[in-house]
Amino acid sequence: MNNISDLIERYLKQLLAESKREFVEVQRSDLALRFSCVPSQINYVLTTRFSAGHGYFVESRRGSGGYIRIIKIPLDRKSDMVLELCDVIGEAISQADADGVIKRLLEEKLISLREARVMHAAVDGNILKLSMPVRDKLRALLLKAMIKSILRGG
Amino acid sequence: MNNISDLIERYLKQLLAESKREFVEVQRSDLALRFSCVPSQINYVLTTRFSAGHGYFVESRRGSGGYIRIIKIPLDRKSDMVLELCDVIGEAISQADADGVIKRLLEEKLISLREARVMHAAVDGNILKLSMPVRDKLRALLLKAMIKSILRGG
DNA sequence: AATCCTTTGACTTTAACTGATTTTAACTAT
DNA sequence: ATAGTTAAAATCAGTTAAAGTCAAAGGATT
Repeated sequence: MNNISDLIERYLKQLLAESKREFVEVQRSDLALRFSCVPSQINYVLTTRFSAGHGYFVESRRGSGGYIRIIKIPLDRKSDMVLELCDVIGEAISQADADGVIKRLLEEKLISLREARVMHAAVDGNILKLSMPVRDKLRALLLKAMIKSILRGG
Repeated sequence: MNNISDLIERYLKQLLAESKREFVEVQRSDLALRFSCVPSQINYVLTTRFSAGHGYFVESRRGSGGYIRIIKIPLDRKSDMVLELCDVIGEAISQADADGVIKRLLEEKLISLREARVMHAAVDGNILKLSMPVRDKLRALLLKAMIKSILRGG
């Protein structure tokens, strides 16, 4: 347990713990310098330890003034349910099932009626004019991304 | 928010917010001086943050007494807005432009922060893992459908 | 030995910034 | 009026400063 990735992970979680905000902003090249590693190792750490499944969101911007922002998802009933639903959705989902998921979120009051409408519109079969195997996969990706997005605080 | 372009953007939007009119007039060289940058950077900011998709018109005049006028397109009636936006979106749209449209809806307070996040998640290029010509078309379809779903009726 | 996790680096993409050159409008002096 | 000068803004290609991707090599674990 003494590899660089673990150290970077600990460091970032330390930063998050110390921060008053629910997120922390770093620069990839700075981090790489601090830990004497190659910049892409930061990406490795992010994907293996700061995924949504782990309870984190990662946003970033390239170009000069670029940054990486790591957002901690507050763990409560809401996030539990959302992550669980993401599990249920899996790799692919039919429109009917997607509607079911959205309805469930609405009933649980985790999303508003307007949010439900937006999600429904995105997931609609008339919009996703693609052949069958691809369509259900894309629908799953879309739905999961959308419902995860409501986990961000603020 | 650490680069000059973001600062210039904020400054201009501040000016617009403070102004009683729906437009603001500046001089490119003045702005460049105020922010210690090269004049052409102002043009960069204008094209990347004050395009029609973002909800702004830019007029200007060269020569002595020249100026740049930034006009915020007034959009009060919701139905008009939907039509106009869908027009802007067209058949296909890049992610950057889609983000611009969403940002604008948010600034106009026609959607909530959470709704903006849901839309953003749906329109994200990492989700829409498709080859280029198809992806931008799908993104346009999605965005239009989502906007209509929420701004019509309501 | 096989598999999984980590580390590396070459290549790509994106965003911001720069500066030389061009275009336009107004002003000035013939 | 006309030509010349000056004071703006526009353009666009090029540079710099980030972050992302991906596959291959290296280590650790079972």
